[in-house]
Amino acid sequence: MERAEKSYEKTVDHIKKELLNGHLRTGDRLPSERELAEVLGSSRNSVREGLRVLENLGVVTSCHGSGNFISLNFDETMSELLSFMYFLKGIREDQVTAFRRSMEWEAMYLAVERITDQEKAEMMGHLEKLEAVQTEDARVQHDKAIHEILIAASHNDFLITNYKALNNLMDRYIRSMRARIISGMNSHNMLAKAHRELVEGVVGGDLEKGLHGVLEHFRYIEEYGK
Amino acid sequence: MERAEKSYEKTVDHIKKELLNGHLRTGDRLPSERELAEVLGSSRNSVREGLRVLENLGVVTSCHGSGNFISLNFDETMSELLSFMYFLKGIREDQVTAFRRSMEWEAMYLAVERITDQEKAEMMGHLEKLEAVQTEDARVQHDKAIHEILIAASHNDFLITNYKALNNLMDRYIRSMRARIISGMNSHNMLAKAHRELVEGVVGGDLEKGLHGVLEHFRYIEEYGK
DNA sequence: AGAAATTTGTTCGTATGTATA
DNA sequence: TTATACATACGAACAAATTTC
Repeated sequence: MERAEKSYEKTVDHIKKELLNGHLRTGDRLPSERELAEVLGSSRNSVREGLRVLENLGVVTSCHGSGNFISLNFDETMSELLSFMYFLKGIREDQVTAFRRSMEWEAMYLAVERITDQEKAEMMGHLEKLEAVQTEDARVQHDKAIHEILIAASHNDFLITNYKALNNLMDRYIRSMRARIISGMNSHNMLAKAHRELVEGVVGGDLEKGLHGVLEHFRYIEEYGK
Repeated sequence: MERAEKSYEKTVDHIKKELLNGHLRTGDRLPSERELAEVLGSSRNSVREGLRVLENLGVVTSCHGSGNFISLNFDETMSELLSFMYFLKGIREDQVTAFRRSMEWEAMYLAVERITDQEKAEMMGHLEKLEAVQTEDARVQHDKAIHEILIAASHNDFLITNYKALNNLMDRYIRSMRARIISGMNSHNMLAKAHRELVEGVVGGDLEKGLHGVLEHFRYIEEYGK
């Protein structure tokens, strides 16, 4: 027995369809809620429930007094949703590390070919600061920036979005993880060395070196980041 | 100027908090909508908008006449949402391929150590059928199964969830992609060879062989799958 | 088995704040 | 400033499904 479609789903499906077939695009204004209700044969409240779902997905933005608009700005909502779901599923840090490694490994391949001069400069800047600064907070910040630029330089949307979600997850729910990792930079110079290899590899177009840096970086985390 | 919190967000935030602090768990029943409205100081309609959002995320299930329950079954909803968002962001097939490769490469490392006997048997079964069957549909099916088992055998939730989303995306929005790839198995035996290497590698505990299979598999896609 | 109570599904009406011309 | 269109929010009502007694 197929479950009957709820009324609010008519709105969600309708807007989705209009997006898929290209009738609606970013910035477009939707018909008013009353109008949608009439067209879809449901009440205004049901339409509103559907619009709230789409708003929460980052597909629609509601402006009080003005109307509902297609926004398509899921980059933030997506990483928030992903990280929240991952949290509820139960996070295991070794799984986070493995997923990160898979993305950075691939990103290294892509970034070596695609990285821009500006990205190179920023990356080198953060590397030098990472090695110079003394506070743990500052180290965390520059460490994070280096890895983000590596991913960004891959210019692959899947990697970028998922890495953002992972960052969101770590910042929000397992904040200690990053600090625990970076705190080892004092006692072991293995992590510092890995970062330098990683950066010099991608900046200098030396794939082997870059990959080795990534590998060493995560080998360190798995050994000492517990 | 900070935008004021909308009324329905009170419900979403409230339930989220109750999940984070452990007061609510899978299967628990929420207070009735009227009760929630009273507690949160909002109307039943606003509460319902919030519940619809959570339902769409796979966090809550509403049962007519019975109540609202915590479900936490996002595995399906998540891959649907992800694939929809990816679609709206605009899909580039080379990016899909790169993301797949990054996950399968990592999965090979993990699966070689963790794959179960049952997974081994299933994988071998699909490989033999992949090489035996003649119709393109059947080939697509067994090809898909092999890669799914590889990912599942990694026992990494991040890889599993994201791979499901990618599958959803390919099935729904770029159906031709998979067929285009697999259709080359007739003219080139490179793809068939890659599959055999991949499977024999992970089943036989030969990491090098498995990785080489993955590499060749995606090298084929990038060269001929256009 | 059946009636009553509870709960969600859905709709309508109304008041209010906001944006736009 | 005024008028109109619109979203925001609340309350009430009834239908439909479920649970309880």
